[in-house]
Amino acid sequence: MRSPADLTEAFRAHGLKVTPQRQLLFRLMHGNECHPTAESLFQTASEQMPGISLRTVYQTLNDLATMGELRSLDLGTGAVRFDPNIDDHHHVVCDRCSDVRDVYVSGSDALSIQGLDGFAVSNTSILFNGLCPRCAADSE
Amino acid sequence: MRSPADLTEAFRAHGLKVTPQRQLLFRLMHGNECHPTAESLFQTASEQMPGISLRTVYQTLNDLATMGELRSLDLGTGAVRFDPNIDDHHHVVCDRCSDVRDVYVSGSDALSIQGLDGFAVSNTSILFNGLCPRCAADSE
DNA sequence: TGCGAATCTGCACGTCTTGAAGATTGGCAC
DNA sequence: GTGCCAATCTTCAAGACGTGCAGATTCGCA
Repeated sequence: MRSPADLTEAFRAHGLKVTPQRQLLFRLMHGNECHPTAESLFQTASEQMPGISLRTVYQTLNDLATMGELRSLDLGTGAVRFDPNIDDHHHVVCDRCSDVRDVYVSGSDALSIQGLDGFAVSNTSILFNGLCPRCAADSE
Repeated sequence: MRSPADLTEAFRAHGLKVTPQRQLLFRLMHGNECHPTAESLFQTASEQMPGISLRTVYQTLNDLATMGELRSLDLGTGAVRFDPNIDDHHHVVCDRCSDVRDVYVSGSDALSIQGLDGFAVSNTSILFNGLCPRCAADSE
């Protein structure tokens, strides 16, 4: 996802308005590696801007996702998560605390795949599930 | 997933009761390659057993999943899907009609993976998204 | 055949997300 | 700087999916 300044320009260029709510969310998401949910982002945003509505958070995140500035992820943790990292990457999720981290996978061209007959595949996502270091240690 | 007859024995062996509702669901899921949701299975079951409740369908499918007789899949299509195929395999989903098919992937040992630092990975799932042959043809 | 525990049904609730309507405001024209 | 209009924000309600609960029913064993 681009910088808040770049997004401000991009929004105006598209005829979209730049509101304080949007700017705040630009800042909160830029470089964010926590893969937050709309709800958790709403919590954080509320601290800096009491009165901001959850609906606006959903709306803005979905707009950014539509514009390709961030990816929305359904990792099976109940709520959709948002990732400003739009590089080609994948994710690992802790089954206990739902912590999410980015994972980079290479060599997937060498995979041998059966069953895609006729499907026009546009996206491939690899999801790793398990326990994060902290939770793995706790469960010993 | 094992045959209805085998499941009947297995349930009794575990002290679980074998009801007509469960037996119907055993039959409907055995060899089922449609990856149905609880709701769609409920529709089918209702035809053969009017009055069966959606709650029972959820309950039974979850029990079977817990017993390892089938897998529950969150493929991002809104509702969880159930798959009696418990082989090591993956899935491709049509983004338009939500059709799901099994995909077999081999050679994943050769993948080079960065970012799993410390995670104890217990499961890896690969999800392909795109258009099924029918939808791809329709959109030309 | 009868009993007790497991199961089924029906309903309500919880979570996540979106739709709709009215109030507010950004951004351009003047 | 001022005013206008469309875009946006907030609030509320509803939709989709899944589960908890309570009472009625039924399986499976003695």
